[in-house]
Amino acid sequence: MPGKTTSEQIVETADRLFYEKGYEHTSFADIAAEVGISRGNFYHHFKTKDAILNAVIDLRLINTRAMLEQWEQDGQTPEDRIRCFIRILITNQTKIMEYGCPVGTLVSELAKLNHAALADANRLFTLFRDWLSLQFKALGREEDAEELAMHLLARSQGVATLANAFHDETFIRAEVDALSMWLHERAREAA
Amino acid sequence: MPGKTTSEQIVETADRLFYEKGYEHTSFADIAAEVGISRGNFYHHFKTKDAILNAVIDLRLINTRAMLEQWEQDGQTPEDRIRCFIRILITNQTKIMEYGCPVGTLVSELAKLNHAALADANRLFTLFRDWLSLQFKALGREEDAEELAMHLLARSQGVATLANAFHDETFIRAEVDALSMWLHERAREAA
DNA sequence: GTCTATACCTGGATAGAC
DNA sequence: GTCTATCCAGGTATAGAC
Repeated sequence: MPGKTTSEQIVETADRLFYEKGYEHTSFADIAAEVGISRGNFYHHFKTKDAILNAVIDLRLINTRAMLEQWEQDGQTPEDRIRCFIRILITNQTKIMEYGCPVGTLVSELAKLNHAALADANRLFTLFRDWLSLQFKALGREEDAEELAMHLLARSQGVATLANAFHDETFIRAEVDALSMWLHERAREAA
Repeated sequence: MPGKTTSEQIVETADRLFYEKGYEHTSFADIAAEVGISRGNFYHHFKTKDAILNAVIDLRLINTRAMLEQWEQDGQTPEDRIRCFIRILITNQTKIMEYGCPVGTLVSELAKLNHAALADANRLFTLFRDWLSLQFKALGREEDAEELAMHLLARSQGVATLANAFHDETFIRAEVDALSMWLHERAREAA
Protein backbone atom coordinates (compact mmCIF):
# COMPACT_ATOMS: atom_id res chain seq x y z
CA MET A 1 0.00 0.00 0.00
CA PRO A 2 2.06 2.92 -1.21
CA GLY A 3 1.71 6.35 0.37
CA LYS A 4 0.06 5.00 3.49
CA THR A 5 1.39 5.31 7.00
CA THR A 6 2.05 2.14 8.96
CA SER A 7 -0.91 2.90 11.22
CA GLU A 8 -3.22 3.21 8.23
CA GLN A 9 -1.93 -0.05 6.80
CA ILE A 10 -2.52 -1.79 10.13
CA VAL A 11 -6.11 -0.58 10.36
CA GLU A 12 -6.92 -1.45 6.77
CA THR A 13 -5.39 -4.90 7.10
CA ALA A 14 -7.18 -5.48 10.41
CA ASP A 15 -10.42 -4.33 8.79
CA ARG A 16 -10.07 -6.98 6.11
CA LEU A 17 -8.91 -9.76 8.43
CA PHE A 18 -11.64 -9.07 11.01
CA TYR A 19 -14.11 -9.47 8.17
CA GLU A 20 -12.56 -12.59 6.70
CA LYS A 21 -11.52 -14.46 9.88
CA GLY A 22 -13.56 -12.77 12.57
CA TYR A 23 -12.29 -10.45 15.30
CA GLU A 24 -11.33 -13.00 17.93
CA HIS A 25 -9.76 -15.42 15.48
CA THR A 26 -7.46 -12.70 14.10
CA SER A 27 -4.21 -12.39 16.06
CA PHE A 28 -1.65 -9.60 16.23
CA ALA A 29 0.74 -11.96 14.48
CA ASP A 30 -1.70 -12.33 11.56
CA ILE A 31 -2.01 -8.58 11.07
CA ALA A 32 1.69 -7.88 11.59
CA ALA A 33 2.65 -10.59 9.09
CA GLU A 34 0.36 -9.21 6.39
CA VAL A 35 1.51 -5.63 6.95
CA GLY A 36 5.11 -6.82 7.02
CA ILE A 37 6.16 -5.47 10.41
CA SER A 38 7.25 -7.15 13.63
CA ARG A 39 4.84 -7.85 16.44
CA GLY A 40 6.76 -5.54 18.72
CA ASN A 41 6.50 -2.64 16.32
CA PHE A 42 2.80 -3.26 16.32
CA TYR A 43 2.44 -2.02 19.87
CA HIS A 44 4.07 1.23 18.96
CA HIS A 45 0.92 2.02 16.95
CA PHE A 46 -1.82 0.28 18.94
CA LYS A 47 -1.57 -0.56 22.60
CA THR A 48 -4.36 -3.13 22.77
CA LYS A 49 -6.52 -5.25 20.52
CA ASP A 50 -9.54 -3.21 21.57
CA ALA A 51 -7.79 -0.10 20.26
CA ILE A 52 -7.43 -1.70 16.83
CA LEU A 53 -11.07 -2.74 16.86
CA ASN A 54 -12.13 0.82 17.66
CA ALA A 55 -9.97 2.14 14.85
CA VAL A 56 -11.45 -0.41 12.45
CA ILE A 57 -15.00 0.54 13.43
CA ASP A 58 -14.16 4.23 12.98
CA LEU A 59 -12.73 3.50 9.54
CA ARG A 60 -15.83 1.57 8.58
CA LEU A 61 -18.05 4.41 9.76
CA ILE A 62 -16.09 6.87 7.63
CA ASN A 63 -16.15 4.59 4.58
CA THR A 64 -19.86 3.93 5.00
CA ARG A 65 -20.68 7.64 5.25
CA ALA A 66 -18.67 8.24 2.07
CA MET A 67 -20.56 5.45 0.30
CA LEU A 68 -23.93 6.84 1.36
CA GLU A 69 -22.94 10.29 0.10
CA GLN A 70 -21.89 8.75 -3.19
CA TRP A 71 -25.29 7.09 -3.50
CA GLU A 72 -26.92 10.46 -2.88
CA GLN A 73 -25.11 11.73 -5.95
CA ASP A 74 -25.53 8.59 -8.07
CA GLY A 75 -29.27 8.29 -7.60
CA GLN A 76 -31.56 10.85 -9.19
CA THR A 77 -34.63 9.80 -7.16
CA PRO A 78 -34.96 8.35 -3.64
CA GLU A 79 -36.01 5.09 -5.29
CA ASP A 80 -32.76 5.03 -7.29
CA ARG A 81 -30.77 5.69 -4.14
CA ILE A 82 -32.41 2.89 -2.20
CA ARG A 83 -31.74 0.67 -5.19
CA CYS A 84 -28.03 1.44 -4.74
CA PHE A 85 -28.31 -0.12 -1.29
CA ILE A 86 -30.06 -3.20 -2.63
CA ARG A 87 -27.45 -3.62 -5.34
CA ILE A 88 -24.52 -4.00 -2.93
CA LEU A 89 -25.73 -7.59 -2.54
CA ILE A 90 -24.75 -8.06 -6.18
CA THR A 91 -21.69 -5.82 -6.17
CA ASN A 92 -20.16 -7.60 -3.18
CA GLN A 93 -21.64 -11.01 -3.83
CA THR A 94 -18.34 -12.87 -4.03
CA LYS A 95 -17.22 -11.57 -0.63
CA ILE A 96 -20.69 -12.01 0.87
CA MET A 97 -20.84 -15.64 -0.22
CA GLU A 98 -17.45 -16.22 1.40
CA TYR A 99 -17.73 -14.14 4.57
CA GLY A 100 -21.28 -12.85 4.97
CA CYS A 101 -22.17 -9.21 5.63
CA PRO A 102 -19.31 -7.25 7.27
CA VAL A 103 -21.70 -5.35 9.54
CA GLY A 104 -23.99 -8.22 10.51
CA THR A 105 -21.23 -10.70 11.26
CA LEU A 106 -19.21 -8.20 13.31
CA VAL A 107 -22.21 -7.18 15.41
CA SER A 108 -23.18 -10.83 15.95
CA GLU A 109 -19.67 -11.74 17.05
CA LEU A 110 -19.30 -8.79 19.42
CA ALA A 111 -22.71 -9.55 20.91
CA LYS A 112 -21.54 -13.08 21.79
CA LEU A 113 -18.25 -11.82 23.16
CA ASN A 114 -20.12 -9.28 25.26
CA HIS A 115 -17.60 -6.81 23.91
CA ALA A 116 -17.54 -3.17 24.99
CA ALA A 117 -17.29 -2.03 21.35
CA LEU A 118 -20.66 -3.59 20.46
CA ALA A 119 -22.49 -0.28 20.79
CA ASP A 120 -20.02 1.39 18.45
CA ALA A 121 -20.31 -1.39 15.89
CA ASN A 122 -24.06 -1.04 16.05
CA ARG A 123 -23.71 2.53 14.83
CA LEU A 124 -22.85 1.02 11.46
CA PHE A 125 -26.32 -0.50 11.36
CA THR A 126 -27.87 2.76 12.55
CA LEU A 127 -26.09 4.65 9.79
CA PHE A 128 -27.76 2.51 7.12
CA ARG A 129 -31.05 2.50 8.96
CA ASP A 130 -31.23 6.29 9.30
CA TRP A 131 -30.13 6.87 5.72
CA LEU A 132 -32.70 4.42 4.36
CA SER A 133 -35.37 5.98 6.56
CA LEU A 134 -34.51 9.40 5.14
CA GLN A 135 -34.81 8.09 1.60
CA PHE A 136 -38.17 6.47 2.28
CA LYS A 137 -39.40 9.76 3.68
CA ALA A 138 -38.23 11.55 0.56
CA LEU A 139 -40.11 8.91 -1.37
CA GLY A 140 -43.31 10.08 0.31
CA ARG A 141 -43.51 7.41 3.01
CA GLU A 142 -43.32 9.73 6.01
CA GLU A 143 -45.64 7.45 7.99
CA ASP A 144 -43.79 4.15 7.80
CA ALA A 145 -40.28 5.16 6.70
CA GLU A 146 -38.69 3.68 9.83
CA GLU A 147 -40.45 0.34 9.44
CA LEU A 148 -39.62 0.15 5.74
CA ALA A 149 -35.97 0.89 6.50
CA MET A 150 -35.81 -1.87 9.12
CA HIS A 151 -37.63 -4.27 6.82
CA LEU A 152 -35.19 -3.68 3.98
CA LEU A 153 -32.21 -3.95 6.31
CA ALA A 154 -33.53 -7.26 7.63
CA ARG A 155 -34.18 -8.64 4.17
CA SER A 156 -30.65 -7.84 3.02
CA GLN A 157 -29.17 -9.32 6.19
CA GLY A 158 -31.10 -12.52 5.63
CA VAL A 159 -29.96 -12.75 2.03
CA ALA A 160 -26.34 -12.26 3.10
CA THR A 161 -26.58 -14.97 5.78
CA LEU A 162 -28.08 -17.56 3.42
CA ALA A 163 -25.79 -16.57 0.55
CA ASN A 164 -22.90 -17.29 2.88
CA ALA A 165 -24.38 -20.62 3.95
CA PHE A 166 -25.44 -21.93 0.53
CA HIS A 167 -23.16 -20.09 -1.92
CA ASP A 168 -26.08 -19.68 -4.27
CA GLU A 169 -25.82 -16.87 -6.85
CA THR A 170 -29.23 -17.60 -8.32
CA PHE A 171 -30.80 -17.14 -4.91
CA ILE A 172 -29.12 -13.76 -4.44
CA ARG A 173 -30.24 -12.60 -7.87
CA ALA A 174 -33.82 -13.70 -7.24
CA GLU A 175 -33.97 -11.96 -3.85
CA VAL A 176 -32.47 -8.76 -5.25
CA ASP A 177 -35.10 -8.76 -8.00
CA ALA A 178 -37.84 -9.36 -5.42
CA LEU A 179 -36.51 -6.51 -3.28
CA SER A 180 -36.38 -4.23 -6.30
CA MET A 181 -40.01 -5.02 -7.08
CA TRP A 182 -40.98 -4.54 -3.45
CA LEU A 183 -39.31 -1.13 -3.49
CA HIS A 184 -41.04 -0.10 -6.69
CA GLU A 185 -44.39 -1.11 -5.22
CA ARG A 186 -43.76 0.99 -2.09
CA ALA A 187 -42.88 3.95 -4.35
CA ARG A 188 -45.97 3.42 -6.49
CA GLU A 189 -48.23 3.35 -3.42
CA ALA A 190 -46.78 6.67 -2.27
CA ALA A 191 -47.18 8.44 -5.61
CA MET B 1 -29.53 -32.16 35.31
CA PRO B 2 -30.76 -35.29 37.06
CA GLY B 3 -30.79 -38.65 35.30
CA LYS B 4 -28.31 -37.54 32.66
CA THR B 5 -24.92 -39.04 32.02
CA THR B 6 -21.88 -36.80 32.31
CA SER B 7 -21.40 -36.95 28.54
CA GLU B 8 -24.95 -35.81 27.95
CA GLN B 9 -24.51 -32.97 30.42
CA ILE B 10 -21.31 -31.88 28.68
CA VAL B 11 -22.96 -31.81 25.27
CA GLU B 12 -26.03 -29.95 26.49
CA THR B 13 -23.94 -27.41 28.35
CA ALA B 14 -21.63 -26.97 25.36
CA ASP B 15 -24.70 -26.56 23.15
CA ARG B 16 -25.92 -23.68 25.31
CA LEU B 17 -22.51 -22.04 25.75
CA PHE B 18 -21.65 -22.27 22.03
CA TYR B 19 -24.90 -20.45 21.40
CA GLU B 20 -24.45 -17.82 24.08
CA LYS B 21 -20.71 -17.15 23.83
CA GLY B 22 -19.79 -18.57 20.43
CA TYR B 23 -17.77 -21.72 19.71
CA GLU B 24 -14.28 -20.27 19.80
CA HIS B 25 -14.92 -18.09 22.82
CA THR B 26 -16.12 -21.07 24.87
CA SER B 27 -13.26 -22.89 26.59
CA PHE B 28 -13.06 -26.37 28.10
CA ALA B 29 -12.75 -24.66 31.47
CA ASP B 30 -16.07 -22.85 30.87
CA ILE B 31 -17.92 -26.06 30.07
CA ALA B 32 -16.26 -28.09 32.82
CA ALA B 33 -17.04 -25.41 35.40
CA GLU B 34 -20.72 -25.31 34.49
CA VAL B 35 -21.05 -29.09 34.45
CA GLY B 36 -19.14 -29.25 37.71
CA ILE B 37 -16.28 -31.56 36.67
CA SER B 38 -12.54 -31.05 36.35
CA ARG B 39 -10.87 -30.23 33.07
CA GLY B 40 -8.96 -33.49 33.15
CA ASN B 41 -12.13 -35.53 33.51
CA PHE B 42 -13.42 -33.72 30.48
CA TYR B 43 -10.99 -35.51 28.21
CA HIS B 44 -12.26 -38.84 29.37
CA HIS B 45 -15.49 -38.00 27.53
CA PHE B 46 -14.27 -35.93 24.57
CA LYS B 47 -10.78 -36.06 23.18
CA THR B 48 -10.84 -32.78 21.23
CA LYS B 49 -12.85 -29.61 20.94
CA ASP B 50 -13.90 -30.63 17.45
CA ALA B 51 -15.41 -33.79 18.92
CA ILE B 52 -17.60 -31.72 21.24
CA LEU B 53 -18.66 -29.50 18.36
CA ASN B 54 -19.65 -32.54 16.32
CA ALA B 55 -21.63 -33.91 19.25
CA VAL B 56 -23.37 -30.55 19.67
CA ILE B 57 -24.28 -30.40 15.99
CA ASP B 58 -25.61 -33.96 16.14
CA LEU B 59 -27.71 -33.06 19.17
CA ARG B 60 -29.09 -30.01 17.39
CA LEU B 61 -29.94 -32.09 14.34
CA ILE B 62 -31.84 -34.55 16.53
CA ASN B 63 -33.66 -31.80 18.41
CA THR B 64 -34.53 -30.00 15.19
CA ARG B 65 -35.93 -33.16 13.60
CA ALA B 66 -38.05 -33.73 16.70
CA MET B 67 -39.33 -30.15 16.53
CA LEU B 68 -40.25 -30.47 12.86
CA GLU B 69 -42.12 -33.71 13.58
CA GLN B 70 -43.96 -31.97 16.38
CA TRP B 71 -44.99 -29.20 13.99
CA GLU B 72 -46.29 -31.84 11.58
CA GLN B 73 -48.63 -32.97 14.34
CA ASP B 74 -49.50 -29.52 15.64
CA GLY B 75 -50.49 -28.06 12.30
CA GLN B 76 -53.62 -29.27 10.54
CA THR B 77 -52.74 -27.68 7.19
CA PRO B 78 -49.37 -26.99 5.51
CA GLU B 79 -50.05 -23.30 6.11
CA ASP B 80 -50.45 -23.94 9.85
CA ARG B 81 -47.22 -25.90 9.90
CA ILE B 82 -45.23 -23.19 8.17
CA ARG B 83 -46.73 -20.77 10.64
CA CYS B 84 -45.17 -22.84 13.43
CA PHE B 85 -41.80 -22.05 11.87
CA ILE B 86 -42.56 -18.35 11.66
CA ARG B 87 -43.69 -18.30 15.26
CA ILE B 88 -40.34 -19.47 16.70
CA LEU B 89 -39.24 -15.85 16.24
CA ILE B 90 -41.80 -14.99 18.92
CA THR B 91 -41.36 -18.11 21.05
CA ASN B 92 -37.59 -17.65 21.29
CA GLN B 93 -37.55 -13.89 21.07
CA THR B 94 -35.76 -13.29 24.37
CA LYS B 95 -32.88 -15.59 23.42
CA ILE B 96 -32.83 -14.30 19.84
CA MET B 97 -32.55 -10.70 21.01
CA GLU B 98 -29.64 -11.69 23.23
CA TYR B 99 -27.78 -14.17 21.02
CA GLY B 100 -29.28 -14.20 17.54
CA CYS B 101 -30.34 -17.35 15.70
CA PRO B 102 -28.50 -20.48 16.93
CA VAL B 103 -28.16 -21.87 13.40
CA GLY B 104 -27.26 -18.66 11.59
CA THR B 105 -24.66 -17.50 14.10
CA LEU B 106 -23.00 -20.93 14.31
CA VAL B 107 -22.74 -21.26 10.53
CA SER B 108 -21.40 -17.71 10.22
CA GLU B 109 -18.76 -18.33 12.86
CA LEU B 110 -17.63 -21.66 11.41
CA ALA B 111 -17.44 -20.08 7.94
CA LYS B 112 -15.01 -17.46 9.26
CA LEU B 113 -12.99 -20.05 11.15
CA ASN B 114 -12.83 -22.15 8.00
CA HIS B 115 -13.83 -25.02 10.27
CA ALA B 116 -14.18 -28.58 9.01
CA ALA B 117 -17.56 -28.95 10.74
CA LEU B 118 -19.11 -26.15 8.65
CA ALA B 119 -20.69 -28.60 6.22
CA ASP B 120 -22.29 -30.49 9.12
CA ALA B 121 -23.61 -27.31 10.69
CA ASN B 122 -25.08 -26.35 7.36
CA ARG B 123 -27.22 -29.49 7.48
CA LEU B 124 -29.22 -27.68 10.16
CA PHE B 125 -30.13 -25.07 7.57
CA THR B 126 -30.86 -27.77 4.99
CA LEU B 127 -33.17 -29.52 7.43
CA PHE B 128 -35.37 -26.43 7.74
CA ARG B 129 -35.08 -25.66 4.06
CA ASP B 130 -36.18 -29.14 2.94
CA TRP B 131 -38.99 -29.29 5.47
CA LEU B 132 -40.31 -25.88 4.45
CA SER B 133 -40.01 -26.83 0.80
CA LEU B 134 -42.08 -29.96 1.48
CA GLN B 135 -44.76 -27.90 3.20
CA PHE B 136 -44.94 -25.40 0.35
CA LYS B 137 -45.35 -28.30 -2.07
CA ALA B 138 -48.19 -29.67 0.04
CA LEU B 139 -49.64 -26.18 -0.08
CA GLY B 140 -49.86 -26.50 -3.85
CA ARG B 141 -46.72 -24.56 -4.75
CA GLU B 142 -44.89 -27.40 -6.50
CA GLU B 143 -43.33 -24.94 -8.96
CA ASP B 144 -41.62 -22.52 -6.60
CA ALA B 145 -41.54 -24.41 -3.28
CA GLU B 146 -37.74 -24.28 -3.11
CA GLU B 147 -37.60 -20.54 -3.72
CA LEU B 148 -40.36 -19.86 -1.20
CA ALA B 149 -38.53 -21.96 1.39
CA MET B 150 -35.29 -20.06 0.85
CA HIS B 151 -37.12 -16.75 0.91
CA LEU B 152 -38.80 -17.53 4.23
CA LEU B 153 -35.55 -18.82 5.71
CA ALA B 154 -33.78 -15.61 4.65
CA ARG B 155 -36.52 -13.40 6.05
CA SER B 156 -36.38 -15.10 9.44
CA GLN B 157 -32.58 -14.94 9.49
CA GLY B 158 -32.71 -11.22 8.80
CA VAL B 159 -35.25 -10.65 11.55
CA ALA B 160 -33.07 -12.58 14.01
CA THR B 161 -29.96 -10.57 13.11
CA LEU B 162 -31.64 -7.20 13.50
CA ALA B 163 -33.54 -8.29 16.62
CA ASN B 164 -30.15 -9.13 18.12
CA ALA B 165 -28.67 -5.79 17.04
CA PHE B 166 -31.55 -3.50 18.05
CA HIS B 167 -33.37 -5.45 20.79
CA ASP B 168 -36.65 -4.32 19.34
CA GLU B 169 -39.73 -6.43 20.19
CA THR B 170 -42.09 -4.27 18.15
CA PHE B 171 -39.96 -4.87 15.08
CA ILE B 172 -40.07 -8.65 15.58
CA ARG B 173 -43.83 -8.60 16.03
CA ALA B 174 -44.32 -6.48 12.90
CA GLU B 175 -42.10 -8.72 10.79
CA VAL B 176 -43.80 -11.88 12.05
CA ASP B 177 -47.17 -10.38 11.12
CA ALA B 178 -45.85 -9.43 7.69
CA LEU B 179 -44.49 -12.95 7.19
CA SER B 180 -47.80 -14.42 8.26
CA MET B 181 -49.64 -12.31 5.70
CA TRP B 182 -47.08 -13.16 3.06
CA LEU B 183 -47.65 -16.85 3.76
CA HIS B 184 -51.41 -16.51 3.59
CA GLU B 185 -51.13 -14.73 0.25
CA ARG B 186 -48.96 -17.53 -1.17
CA ALA B 187 -51.54 -20.07 0.04
CA ARG B 188 -54.40 -18.06 -1.46
CA GLU B 189 -52.64 -17.87 -4.83
CA ALA B 190 -52.24 -21.64 -4.87
CA ALA B 191 -55.86 -22.40 -4.00
C1' DG C 1 10.10 4.00 14.23
C1' DT C 2 11.48 -0.46 14.04
C1' DC C 3 13.52 -4.37 15.81
C1' DT C 4 14.57 -8.63 19.21
C1' DA C 5 13.82 -10.73 23.35
C1' DT C 6 11.01 -12.01 26.70
C1' DA C 7 7.37 -12.18 30.38
C1' DC C 8 2.97 -13.75 31.27
C1' DC C 9 -1.39 -15.91 30.63
C1' DT C 10 -4.91 -18.81 28.61
C1' DG C 11 -6.44 -22.77 26.45
C1' DG C 12 -5.98 -27.34 24.37
C1' DA C 13 -4.22 -31.68 25.42
C1' DT C 14 -1.64 -35.69 28.01
C1' DA C 15 -0.04 -38.76 31.94
C1' DG C 16 -0.84 -41.06 35.65
C1' DA C 17 -2.60 -41.56 40.60
C1' DC C 18 -6.78 -42.75 42.99
C1' DG D 1 -14.80 -42.13 36.15
C1' DT D 2 -12.68 -38.60 38.36
C1' DC D 3 -8.96 -36.15 39.94
C1' DT D 4 -4.19 -33.38 40.01
C1' DA D 5 -0.21 -32.16 37.80
C1' DT D 6 1.93 -30.89 33.86
C1' DC D 7 3.24 -29.82 29.00
C1' DC D 8 3.07 -27.03 25.07
C1' DA D 9 1.40 -23.73 21.61
C1' DG D 10 -0.21 -19.46 20.74
C1' DG D 11 -1.63 -14.86 21.92
C1' DT D 12 -1.27 -10.35 24.41
C1' DA D 13 1.74 -7.24 26.14
C1' DT D 14 6.27 -4.98 27.81
C1' DA D 15 11.28 -3.64 27.89
C1' DG D 16 14.87 -2.05 25.85
C1' DA D 17 18.51 -2.03 22.07
C1' DC D 18 19.32 0.08 17.59
